Amino acid sequence: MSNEHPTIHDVAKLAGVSKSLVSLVMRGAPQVSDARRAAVKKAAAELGYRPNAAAKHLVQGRTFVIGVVVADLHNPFYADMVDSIEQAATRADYRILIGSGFQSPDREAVAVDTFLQLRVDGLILTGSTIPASDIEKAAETVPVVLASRSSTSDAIDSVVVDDPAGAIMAVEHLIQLGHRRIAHIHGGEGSGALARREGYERAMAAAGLGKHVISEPGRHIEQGGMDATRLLLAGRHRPTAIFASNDLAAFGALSVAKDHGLKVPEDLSVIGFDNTSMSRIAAIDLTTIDQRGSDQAAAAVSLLLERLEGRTETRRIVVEPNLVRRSTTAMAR
Amino acid sequence: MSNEHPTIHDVAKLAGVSKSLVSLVMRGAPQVSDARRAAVKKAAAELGYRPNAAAKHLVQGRTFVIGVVVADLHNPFYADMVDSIEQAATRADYRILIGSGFQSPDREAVAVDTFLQLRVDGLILTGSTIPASDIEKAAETVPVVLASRSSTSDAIDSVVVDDPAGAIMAVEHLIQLGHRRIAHIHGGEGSGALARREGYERAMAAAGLGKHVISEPGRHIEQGGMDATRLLLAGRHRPTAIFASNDLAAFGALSVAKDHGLKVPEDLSVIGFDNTSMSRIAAIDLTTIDQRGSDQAAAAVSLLLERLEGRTETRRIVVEPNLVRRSTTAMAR
DNA sequence: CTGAAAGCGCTAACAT
DNA sequence: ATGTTAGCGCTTTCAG
Repeated sequence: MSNEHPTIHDVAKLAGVSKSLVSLVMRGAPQVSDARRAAVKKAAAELGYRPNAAAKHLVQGRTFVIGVVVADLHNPFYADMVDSIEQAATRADYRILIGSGFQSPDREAVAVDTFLQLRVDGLILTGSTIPASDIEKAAETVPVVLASRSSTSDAIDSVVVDDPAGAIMAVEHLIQLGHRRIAHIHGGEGSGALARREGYERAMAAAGLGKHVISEPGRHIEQGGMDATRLLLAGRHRPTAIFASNDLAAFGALSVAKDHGLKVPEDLSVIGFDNTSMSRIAAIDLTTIDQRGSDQAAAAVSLLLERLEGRTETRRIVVEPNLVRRSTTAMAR
Repeated sequence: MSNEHPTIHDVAKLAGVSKSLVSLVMRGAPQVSDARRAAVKKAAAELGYRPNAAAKHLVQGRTFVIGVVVADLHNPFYADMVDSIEQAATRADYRILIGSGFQSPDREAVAVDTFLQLRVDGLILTGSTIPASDIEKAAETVPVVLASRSSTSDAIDSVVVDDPAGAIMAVEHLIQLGHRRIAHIHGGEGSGALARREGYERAMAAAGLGKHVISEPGRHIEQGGMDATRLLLAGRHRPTAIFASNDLAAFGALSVAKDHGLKVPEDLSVIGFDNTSMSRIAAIDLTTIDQRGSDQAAAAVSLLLERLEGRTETRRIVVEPNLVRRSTTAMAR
């Protein structure tokens, strides 16, 4: 336990060679004699030497790390995304570092700033909630890809699900099951929330159900879903179905329905949005819109790598959502 | 969108001052005339200048960042911990960076290595699964605190819940409810898993229930909990209660119980371990052992800060668990 | 194959 | 109050 990091110089001294030779060995250069190579490796291991990434970066101008910022660590959807991002990045010999927005734009901005100061080679923002202007500023100095959030600037790459289509899909599913009083729990400023809400309203209007449109804010978190559901169930025209803007809010809705003695799906249908791994399992088994997080993640990494290789035109990828029927939706009665 | 990061030199030139004056201003030194300060700030903003953390680190020998490695991003327990860690670290003017083990010791080792190369000022490992020797090696170069994993080396600080006590608490709760065929879903190599399993066996033996001891592996993930539960329910002596080594595995158990048409808690009681935020809500409402993750997190940061201030003796903190009764356990019948 | 030297962006004495 | 300089740990020419 100490704080003295061995340097390349220490290794050189112990191995009885020059600094540059150590550098050569560490980077796996071929033109080094086996004897020397072994001596250097041994000395390095003995000292617990690890190259200082900062010094290396300073001279190379690259870090080989990609910063991944997630809006909210508690949302399993982002955990799914990060998993896929890590796999794709590793394949391309990049390492990833994770920053969290902790459900707060301010704290997310701190995470972005930290990465910028570290001079990561690229940034992937998943479900970002910070202002577009901040993102554009960041993008002036490093390639930025938005995942699961559409880009407002035409200089920034993005990959998103078709949010309106997903929302319409959800509402039409409910309508087909005979529901008419379909309420929405919206995600406020959350990623994709506005587009989903508009999709909901559009689908309702198209089915002549405009007068049943009602939304409560769920903030894309469980607690928000609970609060919204309480309000909706207390209203005069209790809905028979709820479309939540994301799975987390849908989990909250399920929870409150249970507290109220309502059975799902018999008394109340609930559909979410995300298809988090969590929705499939546990006692939940939530019907939801799959926004194909891992496809989005892989695409985001590809976009970033292309930028790193020199692409200059902006690319946007839109992924088609899928309805995943599970056991929280059923015929209205 | 480019890759040219402005340097302190660029700012100095634009503002018409020297490099050091810019440095002074960036660090908020007081003895700078207002006019120059304003000129520098303006130039910096114009260029979108951000100090290069690597260069700063190189000369200061510190990074003011704490690396936080979590065993598994999907486990909401770790999300809870990271939240608390971030708050405590921010109060002390440290930033945190997050690395994930992605449920794999090898990938966790990569995360640790990345942080070591970055020369983070300290490392907090939550629920770590890498070999103790790797941790000890890391601890030779940087202060390391283990959270939610007990330290095997007496040079490394740690904070853990009293796992055996928690397990005994869980089993005794079930016994008091009249259960006798109490099965366990163990966590294998997972953090705390061994101690919890031993606690289970000890409590069973103490109650004269040694012959009913049976465990299946759940790997501390939902899928594992599902697999284990299927095996347990298929056995000749179907248990009336299950004690899972963590909440995630318990969620899996709940899910399978439902698939089998068993009602919880009427037909089967389930108790978890962690008290993740997830367990409280959703349609789950899991009875569980609270291992007070946020207390552990705050303590871990304190331990780290103390090390950073120079403490040399090792400290271990053990947190007492609490039983949280919710609706997945009931009288045996 | 090996070593010396320059320089990446910054801070921290030290001058002025 | 402001400018100059050395040097953090590393890679990368360039000479031996």
